[in-house]
Amino acid sequence: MTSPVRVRFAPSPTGYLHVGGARTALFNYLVARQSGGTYILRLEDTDTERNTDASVRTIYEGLRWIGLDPDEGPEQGGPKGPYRQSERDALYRSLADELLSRGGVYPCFCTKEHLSAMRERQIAARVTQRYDRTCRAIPRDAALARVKAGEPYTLRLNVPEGETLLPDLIRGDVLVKNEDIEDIILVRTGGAVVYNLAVVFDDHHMGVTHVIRGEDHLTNTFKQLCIYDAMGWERPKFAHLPLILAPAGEGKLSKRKHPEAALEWYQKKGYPPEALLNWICLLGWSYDDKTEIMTRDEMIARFSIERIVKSGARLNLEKLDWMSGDYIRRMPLERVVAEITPYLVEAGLVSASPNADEIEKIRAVAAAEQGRLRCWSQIVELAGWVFAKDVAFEAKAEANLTKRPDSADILRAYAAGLAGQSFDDPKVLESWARAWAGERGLGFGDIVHPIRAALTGRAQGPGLFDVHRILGRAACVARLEAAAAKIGG
RNA sequence: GCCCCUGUCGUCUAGUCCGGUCCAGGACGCCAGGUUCUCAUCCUGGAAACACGGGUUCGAAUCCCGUCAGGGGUACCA
Repeated sequence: MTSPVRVRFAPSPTGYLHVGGARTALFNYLVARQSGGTYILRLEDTDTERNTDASVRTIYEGLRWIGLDPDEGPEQGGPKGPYRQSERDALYRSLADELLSRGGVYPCFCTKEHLSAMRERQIAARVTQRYDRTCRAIPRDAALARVKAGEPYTLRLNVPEGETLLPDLIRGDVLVKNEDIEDIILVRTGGAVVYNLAVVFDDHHMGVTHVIRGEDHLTNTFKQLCIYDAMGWERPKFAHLPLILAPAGEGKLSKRKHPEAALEWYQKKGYPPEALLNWICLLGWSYDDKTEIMTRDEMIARFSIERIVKSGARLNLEKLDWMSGDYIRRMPLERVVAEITPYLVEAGLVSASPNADEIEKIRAVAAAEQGRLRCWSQIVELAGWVFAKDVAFEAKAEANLTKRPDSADILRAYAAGLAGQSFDDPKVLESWARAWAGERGLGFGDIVHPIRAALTGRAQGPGLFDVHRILGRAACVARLEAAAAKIGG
């Protein structure tokens, strides 16, 4: 309330954009929007070994897809840039010098070999694994002299005595004894800074007021707090989000085992981004005991960090399907048409630039299947029968076809009867069909099932007379006769 | 091992701060019934939870302690 809110989403570009990352971005965005603040994207790419450009692109594209483009970031720039840590090294180095002169860090001359040997000894002795602070004991002047002499060194956090309190917006007060905070390396041999130092420098220099990130950073926070204190900087507020767990079984959501961990997976399946966002929003947060469906503006108006849940959330894909289906059902037909077309094209069911005839058919299919779709890609399996040259029969449909011994005769007679009928209005067609069945002493159900099977190869689908209209007279007659021939007689 | 976080129906959650109105509410999923030419939708009903053990109290899902379980961290990764 005092200073304008500035929040940031700070992923490291080492893989795909994780759903959990998307949620973190959303929560940050929501906090910014509801207070007229600024939402920043910063790429945490200080680990040059693991970063890839492809990953940077998936982050941009993923955020764009769900409508969470940042106000300031690598692509859009801003007053506090650059927004990639790899481009901020000069700042880091001068700040690291200052940290050293303030005594916030001390030079360490231990070699990697020495360190890993120490670690192994600690593991063997079943004792806490932590740097033993050997170099902390070196007198400051002596250490500085060795640095000046060119001896390789790293800079380690000089953790003070006492304890550190983190007033977390979600978790409440978390208190840690400083002896449990390790003197971690903040500056590598050669002068490159490490994540824990870069975040603090950046968050401070970018004017970040609220650090909202995953709980996996909770322990890091104590080290970062020490740095804020050593620099004499005001600390931002922290909120650590619960983690997202795998949908079934144990463990967290890992990209290797769970494809649904990647945001891209949802995009490929064709979930509407607004539905996905609504679902993600409810992962670890709720407005009250009833609200489920929310527009983006409602989320902005209602969101509050205080109502974020503390415990980890498991992914519930069935709920996403339900929610997505609900969104799709309420969409205007034109949107459905536009969304399903690329999937039909990709499946080779319609041509890349559909002709008038195909467009007409796509519209009819969209209208007929809208109520059944949970994501756009489902259109292919749901409506494949419309575009297929030959009808492929499901087992159940085949059974419906041959339930009566005189099925073939019925289908042929029905096909013949169709000749004089108008296909424009399904209702008119239906009343004709009912009468037609009645005249032959057949129940409506006796003809509906075999006809559906003959026309679509399926046992379920849109209303039978919508099916008629979608297919058109010629295709209906052809399919009825083909089915009759297939079952013989 | 050590440090930290968490623990309400299968899942997401409301309720927990300010003990009684909670023999615990909603949603998804599931089961049954209804509507319908099938499926989907829609409507009605149902099964389903306060991790466990001790306290405190007239009274605890709510407060305290312990146990157990799950998760995170423990790198010259982020």
